[in-house]
This record gives sequence, structure tokens and C-alpha cells, in this order.
Amino acid sequence: MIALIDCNSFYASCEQVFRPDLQGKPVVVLSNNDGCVIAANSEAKALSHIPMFEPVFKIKDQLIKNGVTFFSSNYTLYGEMSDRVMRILEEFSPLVEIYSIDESFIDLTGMQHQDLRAYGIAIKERIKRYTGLPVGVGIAPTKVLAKLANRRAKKEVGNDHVFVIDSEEKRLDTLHWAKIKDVWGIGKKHAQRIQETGRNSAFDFTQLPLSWVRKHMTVVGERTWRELQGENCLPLERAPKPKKAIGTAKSFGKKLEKLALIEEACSYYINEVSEVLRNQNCCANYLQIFLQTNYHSERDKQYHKSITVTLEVPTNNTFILNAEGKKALHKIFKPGYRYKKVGVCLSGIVPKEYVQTNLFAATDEKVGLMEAFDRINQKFGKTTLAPALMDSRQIEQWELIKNERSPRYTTQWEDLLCVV
DNA sequence: TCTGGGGTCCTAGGACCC
DNA sequence: TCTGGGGTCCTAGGACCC
Repeated sequence: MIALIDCNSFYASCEQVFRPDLQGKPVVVLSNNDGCVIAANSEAKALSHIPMFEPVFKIKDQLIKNGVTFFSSNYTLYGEMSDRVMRILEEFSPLVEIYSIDESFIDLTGMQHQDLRAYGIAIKERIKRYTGLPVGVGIAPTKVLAKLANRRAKKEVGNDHVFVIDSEEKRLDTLHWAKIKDVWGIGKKHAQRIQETGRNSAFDFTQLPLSWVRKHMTVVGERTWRELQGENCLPLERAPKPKKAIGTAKSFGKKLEKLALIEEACSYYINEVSEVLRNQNCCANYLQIFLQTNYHSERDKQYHKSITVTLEVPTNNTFILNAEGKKALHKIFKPGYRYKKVGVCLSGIVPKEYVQTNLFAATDEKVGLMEAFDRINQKFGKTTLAPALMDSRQIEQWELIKNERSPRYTTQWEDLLCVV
């Protein structure tokens, strides 16, 4: 058996933990640049429905009128709260697969004869007690079924946020209960296509011939189909897989026309992604840079361009990547546009020890330099050392807007919650 | 009349997830 | 005025190899 534990309205719940005055009140969390609504608690969802991903400027009046409290996203806080939850889960199973910031699958092999509902409730209660976060627990023989059980745990009143599929009756009953688009792995396009054949429930989907599924939904759809029948096709992952691509791309707080500012932002992002790459003990073969104007704007002239650099020797060295990135950016930059976003992406990622060197390439890389660089930044703060291209005096010209960010209660001494 | 057989690697595009 | 960010996997088709 597999359990899926998923935090309810995770970002909004994290904010509420440190603001008990907001218990029972509507709360939403906004995307970067305070652009869209990306999370809403149940109270906010119940209100005149607030559509997810709706641009904030369109509904701000409505939010204020309804007494909704809104927060800019505070990923430092959410990431740390997530770690706390995952550590608690490790007390319940030797195998925890962290699937995303707010959910994990855990292995319950060997426990099928115990009272799994009671176990699920114990998990839920311990997390609530230790972190203040509400979770739902779904338990079933496969991942896809555990996802459905989790959904049913939360959506159906009377389940108390725990639901177990431990019999054929319950499996079939849940398949009839679930709509096609509720199934994990079936998105908008496929759901629409299946509905066009006159089928509406997850059960109906399992009645489709496998050949149809295979033809229209590839082997991915076939696995989903089999998992719904109780056949295990998606094993639990013991260790996180190394990333195949590491990228970052964020919209600027305001539109930029000057190359120098875009260069600075680009350099900042390269610094970030190369550190992630080093933490994974890998090097990258390719560096991609892209630059774009605001595609929502009808007034502005549009320009989107991307360029990929093949590195002479795979590297994770910030300085080399920075120099290459700068050259690439210069190639695609065209003056006269109001730019909204620059992005960088490292790919062709290989373990550091397997890097194929180049007979003709210069090897003036300073041994141990990046290690020292990372250690100093870890000890003294994120950008204590940074390439000169990142001139932090200008950061306010392009950095993200986060007007409503809550304190970083759990990671900054000066932000510690004060009880009076 | 009939034109081999067995592969690899790369890229773009589509679908999906949170 | 204002519209998020970070990923994965699969397939088809083209180019190439012997």
C-alpha cells in the first residue's frame, strides 16, 4: 500500500500558521511580482469564487471588499515548512518519496493488515500538532489510486481528510465517484478527447480499450489506465533523480530597455543556477539564454529570442558561464524594445567526474575556487561573493515586486515571531 | 516487377505535473 | 499600469552511421 500525504492550500496555510488572527478567514497567496493568485485557502475559495491564475489587478477590488488577506509568495518560508512536514513523514515510513513542495508518497508495504485508516489519522494529527499545517491522506495500492483517495479524503464530507482504498468495492466506487479530469496524469486535452467518446468518470476511462489509450495517450496513458485497475506501474523513487535541466526566468519588476540592467539580471540568474548545478555535483554542456517582451501587451512591439551556447568543455563554473551568457545575451539583444523577462537554462547535464575534457581548450580554471566561493556564501549570506557583473546597486531597477511578503519567521533571526 | 537491414543521436512539439 | 515559475516524459522525423 502507498499513502499520499498532501498539505491543504499549502502556501496559504503556511501564512496562517504564523498569523493565528487569520484562522477561519480568507487568505490568498500571489505569484512572483504579485501578478496572479496562485493559492487560496478554503474560505477564500468559498467566496464568490476567486479564479486561480487570475491577474490580481483585475480582482483586487473584489479581494479587498471581501476582506481577503493577500500575501506575496515567500518561498523561503514555504520551503522550510515543507522540510518539517517531510521529516515527520520519515517517522511513519522508511521510504518517503518527496513529490513536490507540499506532497509525498510513503511506502506502507507490510501494513495491509493493520488499521490503515487509523494510521492515516495518526499521520494527519501529528503533522497538525507539530507544524500547525492541515493535510489530507489517501491510501491505496497504487500511486494513481492513492492520488484519487487523497482527493476523496478532502472533497467528500465525513471522511475527515483520510480515505483508504483497501477493497475492490472501494476501488470501483471511487472510480465511479471521480471525474476523468480528476485523474492524476490526465490533463485538459486528454480529458476532452475522452469525453468526446461519451465517457465521463474515471471508471468509464478504465473501460476504454487499451489500444485506444495507447494510440491517443502513448505509454504514459497506458500506465495511468493500468494503475487505476490496481496494477503497479509507477514505483516509489528511493532518491530524488538528478535534474536534467536547471533554469530560471523571472519577470522584471518593471520593463527594461537598457542592456546593462538586463545583463545584471541575467548574471544574477546564472549565479543562482550554477550553484544549484554544483550542489548536484554536475556540469552542463549547454547554456540557453532567452529574452522576451511582455506578450500580454498590445501596445508594445514584441520580440522573443533564444540562443543556445554549446560550451567548449562542460562546466559548473559561474565565471565561465557568466562570460558565455553575456556574449550570448549581446547577440540576441535588440535595442528599442521594452523587455519583460530574461531567462537562463543549463542542460546537457553530466556528473562532474564524467566530464570529457577538450584537448585544445584552455584549462586555466582555478582548482577549488568555486568550492571556496560556495562555502563563503553559505556562511556569510547568499551574494557575499558574486561576479562583478552583478552590480547590486542596481538590483532595485529590475528585481521582483513583493509588496505583501510575510516575515521569514523560521530562517531569519530578525524575523522571529514576537509574542507579547 | 523487384531497389537492404539495423541502428543511434538530436530536435521540436505536445502533453502533463506542482 | 498590472498577467508566475520550474520541471518531466514521450513521439515523430530528420540526419547520420556501418
